[in-house]
Amino acid sequence: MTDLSAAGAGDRARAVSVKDVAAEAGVSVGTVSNVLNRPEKVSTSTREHVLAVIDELGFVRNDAARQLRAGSNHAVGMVVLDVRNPFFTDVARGVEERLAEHRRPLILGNSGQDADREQMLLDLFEEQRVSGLLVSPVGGVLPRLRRLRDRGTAVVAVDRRLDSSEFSSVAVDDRLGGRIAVQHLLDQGRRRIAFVGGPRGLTQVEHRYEGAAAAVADTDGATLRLVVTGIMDAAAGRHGAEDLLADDGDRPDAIFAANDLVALGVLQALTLAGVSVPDEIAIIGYDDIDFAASAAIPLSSVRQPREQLGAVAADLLMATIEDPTRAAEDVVLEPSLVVRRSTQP
Amino acid sequence: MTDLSAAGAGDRARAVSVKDVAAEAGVSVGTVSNVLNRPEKVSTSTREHVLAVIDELGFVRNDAARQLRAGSNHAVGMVVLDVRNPFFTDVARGVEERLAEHRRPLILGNSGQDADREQMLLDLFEEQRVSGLLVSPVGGVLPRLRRLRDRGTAVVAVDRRLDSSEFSSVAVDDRLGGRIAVQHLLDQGRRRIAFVGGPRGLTQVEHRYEGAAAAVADTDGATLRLVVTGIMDAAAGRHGAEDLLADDGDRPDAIFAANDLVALGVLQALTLAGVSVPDEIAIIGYDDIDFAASAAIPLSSVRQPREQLGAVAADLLMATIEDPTRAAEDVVLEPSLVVRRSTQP
DNA sequence: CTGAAAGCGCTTACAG
DNA sequence: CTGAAAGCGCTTACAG
Repeated sequence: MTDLSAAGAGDRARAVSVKDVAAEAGVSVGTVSNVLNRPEKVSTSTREHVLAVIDELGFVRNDAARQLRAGSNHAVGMVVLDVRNPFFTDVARGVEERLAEHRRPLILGNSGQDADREQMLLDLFEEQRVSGLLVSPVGGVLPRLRRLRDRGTAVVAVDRRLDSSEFSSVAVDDRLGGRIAVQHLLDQGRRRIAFVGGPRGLTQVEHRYEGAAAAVADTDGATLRLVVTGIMDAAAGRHGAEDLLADDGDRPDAIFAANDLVALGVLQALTLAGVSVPDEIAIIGYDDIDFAASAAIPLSSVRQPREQLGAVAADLLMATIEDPTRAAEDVVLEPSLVVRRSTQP
Repeated sequence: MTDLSAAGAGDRARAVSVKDVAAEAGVSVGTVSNVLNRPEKVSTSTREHVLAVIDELGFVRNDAARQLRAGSNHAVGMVVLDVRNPFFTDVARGVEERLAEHRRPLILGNSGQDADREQMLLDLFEEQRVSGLLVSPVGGVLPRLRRLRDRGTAVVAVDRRLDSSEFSSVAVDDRLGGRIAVQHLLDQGRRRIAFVGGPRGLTQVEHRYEGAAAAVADTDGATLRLVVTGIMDAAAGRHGAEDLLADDGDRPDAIFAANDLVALGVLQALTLAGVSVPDEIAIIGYDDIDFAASAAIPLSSVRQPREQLGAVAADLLMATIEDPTRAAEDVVLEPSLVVRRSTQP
């Protein structure tokens, strides 16, 4: 139609810019920008004409340029502990859905519970000047988060609170969750409890352990044994269970796995070793991921309201983006017990 | 140390820019940029001094500005069919790991098998001028992908090939996979096969069905029945199985579920209805996600080499980014049969 | 309602 | 080896 299109397919044409649109439409670039950003400022006829040209030329706004002027990216970054764990992807989906209502894209990064990868992702998000950041911190990132905040990025901690009252957080009460899980095992008459989870230093896990210990302390004759794992996946559960079985002087009669992936691994190892679940050893997991219900022996678990966790996190983040001076707030959600066959014949 | 730092914590300070670094270090902004991008062009002493200042001031490069000059983002975008399906997150992890070797971040978007959301994500990635894009297309996005390519974005299709030889792709042979699955059921003596999957139009699923139909056509007395679902999750499987059971005139003796999530749902519904698996009805799934092995009845499945799928996709993408004129290439990987208890007593 | 101009924070030839 | 200057593609007051 115009000479511009002669550059056409084949050779990697320079992208169409506002300038091209303006030239073709016979208006100034400012007007093109206004059509895009404040359409009410432009007369109907100009607007429609410009829109038609945009469509004809296949113009797509360059977000980098826009951001550079606007000062910040409208995307939100999220650092997730483990993308392969359905619990986290469910939380992320809760976030994503809420953010979609504000037309803000979510950029997901996976720390894999590794402090170095977490750093790299924070670098990336800082370079990108994301407007908001959701983290489940692994390493000591407080100074880092402060710098991000000072630079104008809203920060909200997900799934644990920070050791500081400067940032909002949403978390589930893990001490209560740990207590609920073990209290249930004790109520079933179990006394020799083993806790399988890790790694050491991961707050969520430590709290679950503390809750477990509190429940055990309240019960005569009950004992709690700790098996520390690395990243909590099924393999960690298998190894943990094998360790417990190898040492057969004092076999537990119940295992509390710090998440469902570990519980599933424990279940596999016990089944393979011919140990009957729950008769000889009961198992309870944590998170209540969808797969818990369809496990070989349906798994009892402590349910975390994961979609709600995501939604509340997104809400807090949006509120902080809109008002950076907003007071920090720690939201604590409650876990609940889900009983299935792995703890109850 | 300098007056700049007086702006300090508390008020949202303007971000430290190259200009600030240059001023503090007593060099020009060009030199600061060179320290960052071509350190070999700068003398050791200047470099070290500038680096020290960068550290002291907490300078972090603004990626938007950098991108604007460079013309494209070094990040890679990926549109995934369903983040809640472990198959896709495993593929994504394969991609992520390979990309990490090139220090390129992966931005994940979730289409949820919805053509509109797919469009939105492509808009986003186009605005961001990502250097590469990995898609498992849902809608008719060919013109869109062409435009992205003409704009300089490398595009590779994942998990299916495009109806065009212009773009590279990596996929697993789904016809073969469908055939393998159903041939296995036939070999076990099953004859009344039901296929549960969907939605209609999703290439992967159609191919699996075609493979299934081919196997059935080769066998005397075998029949194949189709139950179409929407998004393939456990709920879809439950509903599909309920439909099959309701119509008890002609109950199948085997079900081929087009993915493991659906298979797990089918298994739940059958168990709930008191149907014995595999005696009365055998079940085989597709993907061989980790959870297949730990299901209530361990699930037979067709294994797709998912990490390899991700790695090959990342390699093709990197090659295309480095050489945009590179000829398109369709890589086809082979699926394999994994037999467990759900098809074999 | 529309246009001309400045400027966001970088990188990149080009001189020196 | 270093500096001065142009320019990437937008948005945003400011005039008119």
